[in-house]
Amino acid sequence: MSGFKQDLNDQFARLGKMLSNGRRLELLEYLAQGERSVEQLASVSGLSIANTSQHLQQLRQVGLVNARRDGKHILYTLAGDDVVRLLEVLRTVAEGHLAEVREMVSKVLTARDSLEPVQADELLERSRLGLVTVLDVRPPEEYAAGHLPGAINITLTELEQQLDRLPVDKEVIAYCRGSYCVLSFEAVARLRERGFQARRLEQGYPEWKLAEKTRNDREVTP
Amino acid sequence: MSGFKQDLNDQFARLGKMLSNGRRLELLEYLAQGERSVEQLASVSGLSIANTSQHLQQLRQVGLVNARRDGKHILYTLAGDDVVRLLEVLRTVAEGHLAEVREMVSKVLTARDSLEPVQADELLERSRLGLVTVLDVRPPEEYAAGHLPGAINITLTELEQQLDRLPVDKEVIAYCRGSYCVLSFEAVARLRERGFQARRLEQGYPEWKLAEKTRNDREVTP
DNA sequence: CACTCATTCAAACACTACATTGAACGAAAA
DNA sequence: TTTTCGTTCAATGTAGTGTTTGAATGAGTG
Repeated sequence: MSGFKQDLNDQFARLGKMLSNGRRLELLEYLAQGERSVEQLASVSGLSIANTSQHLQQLRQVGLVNARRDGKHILYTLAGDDVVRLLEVLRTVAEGHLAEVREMVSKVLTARDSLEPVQADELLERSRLGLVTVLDVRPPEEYAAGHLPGAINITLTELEQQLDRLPVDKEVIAYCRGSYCVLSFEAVARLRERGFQARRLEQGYPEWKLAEKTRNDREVTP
Repeated sequence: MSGFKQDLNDQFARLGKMLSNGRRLELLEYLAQGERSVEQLASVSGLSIANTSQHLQQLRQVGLVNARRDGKHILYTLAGDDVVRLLEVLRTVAEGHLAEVREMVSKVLTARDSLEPVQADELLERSRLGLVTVLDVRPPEEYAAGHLPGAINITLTELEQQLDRLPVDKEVIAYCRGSYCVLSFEAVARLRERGFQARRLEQGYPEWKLAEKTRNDREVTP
């Protein structure tokens, strides 16, 4: 009878175990962008192929990811939106309770107050009015797999050469993979150095995509 | 630069690690009820005192719980509501993706459809109208530390002897520690055998307490 | 049908986590 | 001060985890 409670908690712990390794969290973060092959995941995370594969299989065993074959590649995806939500809550709690995280984040935001983030609502509003240019700093593949409406895709390395694609009179809102993705911080910092008005979107693409669904739900069933 | 992302994920993983052990999750579950001493937690979880203490210290290191002294006891509490939320999401995801969990749960709900749970909203409504009796089946200490308004406290072992405290004409709504706490299932099953109208509350006390706050927020800032 | 190559498996290693034991601490009580 | 007793610390054995290596699989491709 009380064995039931223990067994149940052990099952929950199986899931928790998946969140207990930084590399695995990184893989989940990349998977939150969309479907990816083992090879892609390995190269972007810097892990060996075999190692990546094993992590992915563990994730699949607890049902956090699904796999399907496409040609000679096996493509993995997150098993559902709730997984993104789980990661989000995990990060939120970490930010709220782990002093180390707060320090790390605030250190990266060198001029933290000057990089005030933009909320999704505000972005939608101003984007509709044509007041802002949305900048996606992720790699082209990820951009191709999905991006914010009207977003321009320029990676950090290309940024300097392609500044002419960005308007000087409008504000630039940069985003990347997630709330903690450094790329957008970097981009905003560099753009400001060049005299642009730039801010970063609070969320990354996965969070935005998730929020979009609930926005649509609101409209359909008000 | 990419070291930052790894370090950050390692920090998140520290938190995930806390969710990777069934006993620790059990401790967190008890702590979600309210403040508890090491001794209490050890006895209710069946762990040794030393072992309990060590788990608690790990939890404290990552800021998930706080400790304060009261007399000769040291009392632990969850560090915030977001921790409850994290556990909630973890369980939800597990229920949604781990086949094992679904099986276990459905096995316990022997007559699953006949034990249809009541939602918090419905309970509030009917409780206000005096249509239901609320039954708290947790141990008296937990009841004393906080319970639903108007709830009667009878544990499972006492239930048979104290049936006269329950009205036969009104419906009885039983609840206990959490959504997966078996006590309330047991209580409902036994009450029905005795001819009572009985159902169980979907949530447990921690979830109810959490939801209460947002209910209050709604009223204050509508 | 044989070949290719992305992915998985299997074995081995160092490393970390969990539970138990008994001793040590230290605040409250006597 | 001395005693008491919740709690914590330290040390140990056992089991599990993460990574690397090289071999094996097996679905596409020529």
